[in-house]
Amino acid sequence: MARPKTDTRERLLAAAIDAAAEHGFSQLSLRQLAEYLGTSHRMLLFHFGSKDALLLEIVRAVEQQQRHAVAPSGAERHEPNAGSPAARMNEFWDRLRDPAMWPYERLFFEIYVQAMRGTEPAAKLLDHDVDSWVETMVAMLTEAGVEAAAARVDARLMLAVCRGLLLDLVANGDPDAVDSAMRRFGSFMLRAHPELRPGDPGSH
Amino acid sequence: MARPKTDTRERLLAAAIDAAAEHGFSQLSLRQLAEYLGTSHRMLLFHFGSKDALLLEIVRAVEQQQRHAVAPSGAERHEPNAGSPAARMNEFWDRLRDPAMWPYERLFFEIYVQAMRGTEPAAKLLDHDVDSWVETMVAMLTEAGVEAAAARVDARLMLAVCRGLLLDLVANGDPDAVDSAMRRFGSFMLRAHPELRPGDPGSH
DNA sequence: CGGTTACTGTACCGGTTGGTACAGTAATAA
DNA sequence: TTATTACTGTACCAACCGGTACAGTAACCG
Repeated sequence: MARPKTDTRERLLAAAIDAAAEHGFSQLSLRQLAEYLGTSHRMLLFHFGSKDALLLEIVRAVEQQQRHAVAPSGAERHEPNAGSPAARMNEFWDRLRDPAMWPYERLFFEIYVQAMRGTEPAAKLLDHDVDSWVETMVAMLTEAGVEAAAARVDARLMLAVCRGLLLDLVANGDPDAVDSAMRRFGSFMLRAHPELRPGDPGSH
Repeated sequence: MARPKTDTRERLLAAAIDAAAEHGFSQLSLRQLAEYLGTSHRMLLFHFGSKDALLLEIVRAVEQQQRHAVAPSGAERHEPNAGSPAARMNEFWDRLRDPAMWPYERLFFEIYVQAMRGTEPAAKLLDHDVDSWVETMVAMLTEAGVEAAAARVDARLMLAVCRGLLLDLVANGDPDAVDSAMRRFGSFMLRAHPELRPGDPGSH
């Protein structure tokens, strides 16, 4: 081996992620991307093999990085009761609604649209991502004493609300209206599950 | 004038709508579209002027046709109490979740993604569409006696839930899970607004 | 009948796409 | 030093893109 080998590759990937998040994903050509990155499209093809391979790698990296940035505290470390469920849910939403996250969320909605059209890798990746978030939410709810089947329904509803409101937020950007709608949903959840109320340690 | 003039134009538009809904919107080329329609891309350019003009016309037609197909009964005719609000909401959701509507809903999510990226016509069109649906929902709620400001928040939340669950539905298609989540949200709404309960004529 | 108008097919334009051939360049291994 | 390996730039490819030029063709008007 002559050069450090994977050094520039990872640098290219990191830059490509930001460029894709900012300028869009599916409409992006290798040449445009290379221009943002200050190289030629030949480099991208050499390091990643093909455009599809590069896009797949971008998406996987973003998924991983998003999950880490936005996960409710303690969720991935299996720490029980790292804050009340309601507090953890608030924290989750606070991270999601951060405008710094918008480019990456826009990217995920692009993947949704691609999955809708039957693109296999996008659909697989999305299913895995959704299932994984459902599991995280279900764990949070059951841990607080919610019955398993009900927790699954509520988790799906919570994620749908987040998705729907996020779509409002990143598409037309009226943060106040979106926030009040989310607070409204939070009050619905607390009314249905008094055991989730902040300060209530749960009943199990 | 020699030929009927607008006859083939409308036939082309109708076929183009279906093709766009089925095969996707932004990734579609005039030549592919023309092939689905059995003509040449030259015809589309002649009748609609440019690709952008055609897409705009498709989207506007779909918006109009969707609003008509899916609107809660009596909403556009200003008939008060055409069924209880809860019943009208159920009817609304039943029409939305019809698989026959999926292609057109997929098309709308594509427009969302395009609006996210700052495409001017898509953003304008989407804002108008969202505002219009919010107005419809607000009217339904205030008519049943819900206070105006609260109705606006709830309407936005209801639409976000529909959007989020529809996205689940059209992207991975687990109708049972989505339905039970929607029923769950319906029970939240009824708990918060007892005046919306079916058979309750409202308090105004 | 001829002329005008409405439409349609063919063939083409310049530009961009993802991908490739090939000739470098430079650092390491021998 | 020489050979090998890792990487990069230039120049190109066929395919496709939206759009246009132009020559039809067929129905109506006079």
